[in-house]
Amino acid sequence: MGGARVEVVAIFGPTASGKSAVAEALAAPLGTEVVSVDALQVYRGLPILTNQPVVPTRLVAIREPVEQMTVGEFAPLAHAEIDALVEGRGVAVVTGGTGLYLRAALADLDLPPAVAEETVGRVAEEVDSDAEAAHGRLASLDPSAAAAVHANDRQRLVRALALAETGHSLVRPDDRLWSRDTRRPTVIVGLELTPEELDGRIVERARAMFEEGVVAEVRAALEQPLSRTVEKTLGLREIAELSPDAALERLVARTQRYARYQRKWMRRIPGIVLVDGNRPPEAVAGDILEVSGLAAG
RNA sequence: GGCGAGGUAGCUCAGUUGGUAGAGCACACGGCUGAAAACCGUGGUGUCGCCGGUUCAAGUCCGGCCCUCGCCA
Repeated sequence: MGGARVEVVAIFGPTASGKSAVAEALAAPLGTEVVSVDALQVYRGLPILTNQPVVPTRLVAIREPVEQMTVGEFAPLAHAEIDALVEGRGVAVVTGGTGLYLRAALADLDLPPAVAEETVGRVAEEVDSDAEAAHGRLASLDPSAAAAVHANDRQRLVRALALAETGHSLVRPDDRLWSRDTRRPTVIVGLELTPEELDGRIVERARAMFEEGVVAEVRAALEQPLSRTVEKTLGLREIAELSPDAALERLVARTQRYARYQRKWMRRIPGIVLVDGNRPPEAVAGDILEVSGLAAG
């Protein structure tokens, strides 16, 4: 952090680690606001299930559940919000549990462009009819992309092939996803909780969801068509199909699994500073102010 | 007590005419550059309820026992 004043404080951590509370406890004394970088909090209609913060937070509830959100679309939105806060208030607080979205918000990932739907559709058909052959064709068009993508990875194979056809490559010349690059002077903090503490919070939060009426929320959401991403929201299927007791149990299990996945991300995010999250939000926020050199004064 | 069904991986189960077990989910590890709460790859888990018998060979056939569920008493 030596050098330029920190302009962005990012908080990452597993679900239920208290990121939102910490972010709010941090934004208040800094006189700024929080930007959410979360693939599901961008949607309206499932505030309980997706743990949307109560305090107004940027990039929360900005899309209808039918709409598909992508990193490519999200990144410029996040950049704009962060820039506006830094320019107006001097600092922005960023928080969220989607590792990819966090990196996309903080750095300029320089993603390969979107490809025309028509092309993607045609390539998808090609892949579906014979993935091995399609992978072979990718190998002749773009060997490095073929090496990076497995023939069974439909999602990436389609994109890599569509990009190759239009003169681009899925493979970036420089790895910005896992580099330390950020657009602005940034401190990234990871909240570490003991497994017992985290599991306890996950169970508690899942119970609270039911008390607050997730069942009705999910039923209402399912009346409308849902985008792929929303369709996969943890607990959505379970709540729709199982008894409340069974759904609660499954939701807890899946959330715990997701938390492990996020811990993986936390370990890998370059330059992340880990802090003890087993404490009240204000205490954690105080630590973060110290770490980022933003403590009052 | 009688009849029926069943006991195989952490869970739900599959296992042809006997050839020393296997799928999904879960789990572990890895990947990920416009679906990321997504997606892909690699793992192997095991007294096949117990004891005995037949057989070169038993999860599979035979006998006995234990346990679970259902129906009837």
